[in-house]
Amino acid sequence: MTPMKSALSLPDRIIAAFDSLPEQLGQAARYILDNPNDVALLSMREQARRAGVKPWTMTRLARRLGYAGYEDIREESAAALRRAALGFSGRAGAQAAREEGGGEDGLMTDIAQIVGNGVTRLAEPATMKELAAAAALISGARRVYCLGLRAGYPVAAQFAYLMSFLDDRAILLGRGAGTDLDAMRHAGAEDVLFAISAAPYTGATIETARYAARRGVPVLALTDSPVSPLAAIASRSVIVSTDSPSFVHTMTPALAAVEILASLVVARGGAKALEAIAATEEQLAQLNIHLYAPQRTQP
Amino acid sequence: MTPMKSALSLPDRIIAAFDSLPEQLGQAARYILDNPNDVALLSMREQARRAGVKPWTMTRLARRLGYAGYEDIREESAAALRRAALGFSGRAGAQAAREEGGGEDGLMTDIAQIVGNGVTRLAEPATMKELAAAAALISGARRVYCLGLRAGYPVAAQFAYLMSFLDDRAILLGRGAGTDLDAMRHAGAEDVLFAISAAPYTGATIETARYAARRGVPVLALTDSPVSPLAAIASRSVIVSTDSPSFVHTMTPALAAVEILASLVVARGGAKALEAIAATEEQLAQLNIHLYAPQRTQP
DNA sequence: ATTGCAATGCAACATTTGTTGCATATCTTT
DNA sequence: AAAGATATGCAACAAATGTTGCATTGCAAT
Repeated sequence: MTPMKSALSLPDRIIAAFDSLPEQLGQAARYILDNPNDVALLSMREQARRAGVKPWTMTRLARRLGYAGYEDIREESAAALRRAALGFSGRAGAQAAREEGGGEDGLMTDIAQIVGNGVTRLAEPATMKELAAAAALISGARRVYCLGLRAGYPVAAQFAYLMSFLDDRAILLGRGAGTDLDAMRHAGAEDVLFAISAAPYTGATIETARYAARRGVPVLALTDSPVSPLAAIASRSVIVSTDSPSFVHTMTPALAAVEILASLVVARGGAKALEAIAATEEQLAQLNIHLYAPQRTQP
Repeated sequence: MTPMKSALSLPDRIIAAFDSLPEQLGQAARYILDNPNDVALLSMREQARRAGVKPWTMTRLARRLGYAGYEDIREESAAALRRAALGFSGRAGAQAAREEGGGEDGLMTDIAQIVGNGVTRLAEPATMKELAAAAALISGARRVYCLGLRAGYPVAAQFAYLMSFLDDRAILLGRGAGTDLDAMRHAGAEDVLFAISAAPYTGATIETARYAARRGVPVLALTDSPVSPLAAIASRSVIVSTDSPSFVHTMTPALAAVEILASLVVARGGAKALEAIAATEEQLAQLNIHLYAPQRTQP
């Protein structure tokens, strides 16, 4: 049977050891972390191929993590997969999958399904815990600098927009011509840098986060992996999935995450926060910004 | 891609053929039916052992069911397992949180669930049809003006960003100080205005769309209702859900919709589009924009 | 500069994998 | 009962799998 020296699961072991892994082993570890399902479903050599690594590296990684060999990892992973697929009637899933087959409809269905899943997964305990911690951090901050470049920009923008209903603490970076560092000149330990980036990580985002961290500004990360360069810098990290059959990684779960985050901040703000929102909406109505006044259906 | 000779799933095929199977083949078939998970997780020989059958019987069964060999069965089963495992952890987390009752966890779970549902619902036939039509419209356009204000801005920005991988046809509006109409001065019937707005509709978006329509520019709407003021103006409308227990309507399904849209446009662009993307990524890598060069895992 | 050690590459290994061609057994039909 | 078809068993196959011992590289401490 499996040695089971400790109760640590494969991803936990990888995360724990990740920082001390050299390049090749790290690349292999990263792949496993990002594609946990493939571990039992693909041959080791195939995984090595996809991870861009030699087959032996996988065996060596397994050894380093405390297993006898990669086969042990595959067995543990298979057991986990079995458990995960328990409630699932093989028929329905397989049929659905096959019918969705190919063509435009297939692509659309695949994206909707997988991305939708990424959103739903935000309800996982570990993620919820981090979201709650993030909300606490933001709620207590004097100012919240929101930084997202390229694909992360829409997410940062949406968060800053949502926060603007409450007060003027949120500041959106990344709009000007590289003036972000200027804007952060007055940032301190009472503020927060909310940085958003997923693979392939935008260099400027990482650098800015690093700069902030060095200056003692708490960094809150929204990223795609517990071992992303952003997570390494941040004091807290919310991890979301960016998996998608599309030609780029999806930012949809990340957007959902910031919407949740904003809601949590509001919830923590209590009656006062709700008042602020009402006031903002009133104001917008008077400015004739909106065609129809917002109608609350579910408070 | 997969050949997809027929749309029948493995269990269906087995059931259909079961009565006409001889003893040994039937025993093998029975085992697969009872242990669908093991198909991809155990080697064929191991399954044969457990089923009390010789290994060749498995191959022969596969052939009889219309597959080239047992390996085909294992691959199909692996794909199904992947999907099943994806849905699991999300659902489990949700259930657990629900049992714990309300509070912050309850709010998070609710949002994740409902918003995730909104994303998944993009796969509804009616929506898919509109998405496909929208993709066709955009693919054929000379320029695509992307307009989203306030909550719609991140969505418009993301779409413009994704399109920028392909070419420079997409133009993001709403950034300047009310200069949108200026930017659209040269818009004509060969162009498209992609307008994004949900209740409460931003007045300026509607007005701009109306202006464009009057000038003969086709308007593509991404909005929350078939009877929204934007849909009334547009020649085509993609309808997404904005329902959320949050204090504002969610833009997450809308973001997913534009990601799908961009993917469809790429798909329609064929090899040429993929080349353009590759070239863009190459360019980004050379500019050192990204920390890690994008690594395609599934070509 | 040199030693030492960790990291990676390489060739080869013994196994195991899924499959095949042919022989034998079993059943069906006449 | 004979003939023909079908089902099963067997030995062997090439291909792929996970692993190993040793050589080479690269880096850090001396």
